[in-house]
Amino acid sequence: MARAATTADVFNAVAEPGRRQILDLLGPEERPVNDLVQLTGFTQPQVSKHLRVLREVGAVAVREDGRRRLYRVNGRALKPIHDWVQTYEQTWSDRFDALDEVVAELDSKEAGDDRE
Amino acid sequence: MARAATTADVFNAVAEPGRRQILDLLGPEERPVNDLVQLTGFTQPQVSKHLRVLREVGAVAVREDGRRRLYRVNGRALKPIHDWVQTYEQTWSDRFDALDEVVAELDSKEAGDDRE
DNA sequence: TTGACATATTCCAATATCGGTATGTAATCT
DNA sequence: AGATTACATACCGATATTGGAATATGTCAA
Repeated sequence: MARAATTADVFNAVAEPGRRQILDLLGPEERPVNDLVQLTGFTQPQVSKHLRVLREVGAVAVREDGRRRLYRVNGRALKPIHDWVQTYEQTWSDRFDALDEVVAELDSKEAGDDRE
Repeated sequence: MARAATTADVFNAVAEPGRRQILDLLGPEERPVNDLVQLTGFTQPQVSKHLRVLREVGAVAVREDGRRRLYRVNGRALKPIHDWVQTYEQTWSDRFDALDEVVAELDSKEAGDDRE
């Protein structure tokens, strides 16, 4: 009878726009936290917190460099998302869009059928 | 200074496991709400609420059939997710994993450089 | 050592989200 | 018409999540 925990999985980690932005900024390049603070305009603690979530789901990896921590993306953590969404890809390809229209027409023509 | 709104975008709509389950059950097939209630074990209001969120981001479409409402997936709404995550796909392919290792080695060898 | 710098963590308040129960609305059936 | 079925919405309580400010930790520099 309460809110379900979310931050523990990749889907939610990435659902936060700020965290996507951070991942995008990291891109394939390593960056220290401060870079991300500058580039995003977020406060430093906010960035650290986002990075923590991303770390916990494995979406980023850290490397220590003196007093800086260099973060970089670990894209493999995003694979589950890719795999899941890919099963729907066909439904938006143009080829299937055309098919959809045909189906829609058929549906409206036999609107009274006892399907399922 | 508060929690940010989420439910309004596809990434968040899909971040909820229950909603992914519903989308998966709908698959390419139309289904009335009650089917989803049976199949998921969720309460009927819960299913309706999830469907609402999915509707608002365009991930499902409804068709009225008497007193039933037949829902179906509109996969195209998931395209932004697909597009976003695809830019990271290379980072988990084996080919690029090998490349990553090389890069990591180079990085550690020139650890003091003034990267931006 | 003392101070500056880079990052992480803790504490706090506001609120969106989730789950549940109860109710509303509309269509079908007798 | 009344009863029943199918679904949506409203309301409520609990809590996770966000964001902010302050603080802690750790590293370098003088």
